[in-house]
Amino acid sequence: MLGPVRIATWNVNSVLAREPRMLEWLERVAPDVVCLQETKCDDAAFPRAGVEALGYEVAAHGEGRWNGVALLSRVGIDDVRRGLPSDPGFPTPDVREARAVSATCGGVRVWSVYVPNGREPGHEHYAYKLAWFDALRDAVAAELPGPLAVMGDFNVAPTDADVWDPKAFTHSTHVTPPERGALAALRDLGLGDVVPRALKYDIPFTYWDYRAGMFHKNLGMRIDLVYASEPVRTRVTDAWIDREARKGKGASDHAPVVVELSDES
DNA sequence: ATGTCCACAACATGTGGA
Repeated sequence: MLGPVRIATWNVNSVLAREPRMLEWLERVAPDVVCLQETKCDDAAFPRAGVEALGYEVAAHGEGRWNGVALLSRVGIDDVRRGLPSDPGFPTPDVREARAVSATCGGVRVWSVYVPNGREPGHEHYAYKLAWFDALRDAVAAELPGPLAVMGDFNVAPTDADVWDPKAFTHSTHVTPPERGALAALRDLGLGDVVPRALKYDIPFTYWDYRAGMFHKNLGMRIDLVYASEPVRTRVTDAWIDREARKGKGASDHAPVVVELSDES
């Protein structure tokens, strides 16, 4: 089977609310593999028919009201795994949220992840966020080396340049040294940040709050990331943010990140 | 002046999360 040449990640903020926009987007962009986050529906409710009609196979891992991740692939979807083996759980270890699903798609191990938000530094949700990152690192490490990409809403801005104003984040999550350290720990495994082009403005933001005209003013954050292993990175020919998908009525508050890959061999 | 959007419980509008 041929490998994927266009892979994408998109926090859709409810796959049911987003289905019309998502189907339009799949037709327009025609990605081979898509990682979805915040699907907000259980697996039985996932709107499979529309995406299957476009030629995609679906691996969903959802739970109902919150969270939820999924993979769409038209280059095969094998060895699907849901969750993380050492998931810390929240609020107690027995409660495991639907935040990770992985599969092998056309020879590439693809992860769709929705990292916990953390609420605020010092909150128990913040400790959960860091523990969840540790569990992700351990699960990914077990699958390396090899072509692999961890894609999704990491809820961390890698650098101060990845938020609209660092001063607005002085007592906030998403920018703290421990959170950025969790990204560094993934890079220490051999993964690298595939930084997309912004298409408009200089900074490749992927998320803009719905409130206060943040998108219009381009006050955003780059928190949707693609962390790829070396065999994938060497194939990257382009990466870009589809801000068109963030415009207008019925948009998610996140824009998709699209990565173009050269053909294998 | 916490601005919007989403799901849920419940059937009006409040709540929690982002």
